[in-house]
Amino acid sequence: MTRAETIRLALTDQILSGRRLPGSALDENELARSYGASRTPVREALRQLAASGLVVHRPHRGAVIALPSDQMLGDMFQIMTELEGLCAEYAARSMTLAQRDDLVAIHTQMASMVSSGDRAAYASANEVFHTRLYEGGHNAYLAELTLQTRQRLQPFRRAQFFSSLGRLVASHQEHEAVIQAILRGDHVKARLAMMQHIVTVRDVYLSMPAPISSSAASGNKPEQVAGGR
Amino acid sequence: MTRAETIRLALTDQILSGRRLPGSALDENELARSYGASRTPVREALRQLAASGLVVHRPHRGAVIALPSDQMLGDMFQIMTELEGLCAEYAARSMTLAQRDDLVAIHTQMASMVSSGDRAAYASANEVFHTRLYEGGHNAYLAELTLQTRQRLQPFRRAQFFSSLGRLVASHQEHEAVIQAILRGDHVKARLAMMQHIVTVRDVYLSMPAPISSSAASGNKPEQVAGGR
DNA sequence: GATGATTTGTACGTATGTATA
DNA sequence: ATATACATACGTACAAATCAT
Repeated sequence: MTRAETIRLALTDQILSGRRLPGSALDENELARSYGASRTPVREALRQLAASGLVVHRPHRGAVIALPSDQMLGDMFQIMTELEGLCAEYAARSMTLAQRDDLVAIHTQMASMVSSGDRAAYASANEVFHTRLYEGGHNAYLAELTLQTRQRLQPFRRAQFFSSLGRLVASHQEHEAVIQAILRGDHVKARLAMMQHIVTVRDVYLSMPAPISSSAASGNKPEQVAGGR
Repeated sequence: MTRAETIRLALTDQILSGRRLPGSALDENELARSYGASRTPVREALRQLAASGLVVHRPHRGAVIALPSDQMLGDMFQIMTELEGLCAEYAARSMTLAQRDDLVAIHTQMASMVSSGDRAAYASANEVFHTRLYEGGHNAYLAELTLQTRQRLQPFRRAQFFSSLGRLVASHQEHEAVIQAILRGDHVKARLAMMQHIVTVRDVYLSMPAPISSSAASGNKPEQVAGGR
């Protein structure tokens, strides 16, 4: 693995995990020192992250982790709903038997996590659940776009997303509706059920305090930086 | 403007216009000489193009213009249909009066291009028509994804797309259906009419001889390279 | 399969542009 | 407003990996 690739993956992980927050600067020298490399591979990693939308780069002014406006964030959530809905629809049409069994198995495991109230495990399994659905649609490009969008939204999903036990139960029930539709091959219902699920996710997100949202920044103006290319 | 940016834009233009073909290699030294720069900015431009999906980069093996498999190309066309459909739906919901007038004006201009059989002008105006529709949806992220997808498919749309006069007439009629639905605010019909239009575009595309499609490569195997991230 | 030629990956130094005093 | 400090952009040199012979 090349150094640039290593640095890119490390930065991606740190951004997605919340260890580096949107709006914060990415200093080339500092990163180079921190990874024991020269600035060259750091710069190449930053260029790639900028192209992916996770980072915003302005010539001669350095790179910062993308901090979309509330408007853009809303737009992204809305399209996330559409994309996830399409994934569910396609999955209902074309998931193989083995994939259906696998999805049900994960769903069943998640049921016991709900029972035991293990939020961390549920959140982790939830990622797998959705990813399996993307794959089940058998459309590599749709899977790519949806995953990319989920990644770009990841920093803005509050740290402990399934904070309330009630949300955990509700999430599992919503998944249940999606799965039932998929197993029946009802692609219309599958799409709608999934869209309803993601809309709920968005609403829960919006109802939570916003530690990093741009609208929360009271005094200072972190100079809105979009994630577009 | 920085050199890396200049080179990136120049390469993008060459790829989209067909002056550089999918599967062809992008030699760093050659590009550097060609643009009178060093390899450093060339490399940064290539990294960004790779992240955008137009170019595929493999460590220690250089960059080549993305040549998706037929499977991937089909997936991309299918999602292009969905995305364009969503744009039309959103446009029907939220286009301003001025935007509607503007769209109608373009459509009217295109009618005279059909009459005079000016294919080049029609193709050019067609790009504007679709872009206006993306903007009319008032969702910046959807517009971004749709534009990105159109760009990635661009190299695979045959050079003279509106080769037959009949196709020109049909295209304009399909646009007419989309516009009528949008003006009536019928977002369901708008989406369906647009999806039908893009499906037709895809079918016309598939019915044409394939100068660069990977399936056309008879003897040599250009080592399928996906456009994924 | 080993070796040389070629190309990519990385380091470092200098130039240029931006921000602050 | 000018100058100074600082970070980024670029060029050059070398190291490492790939491929052609």
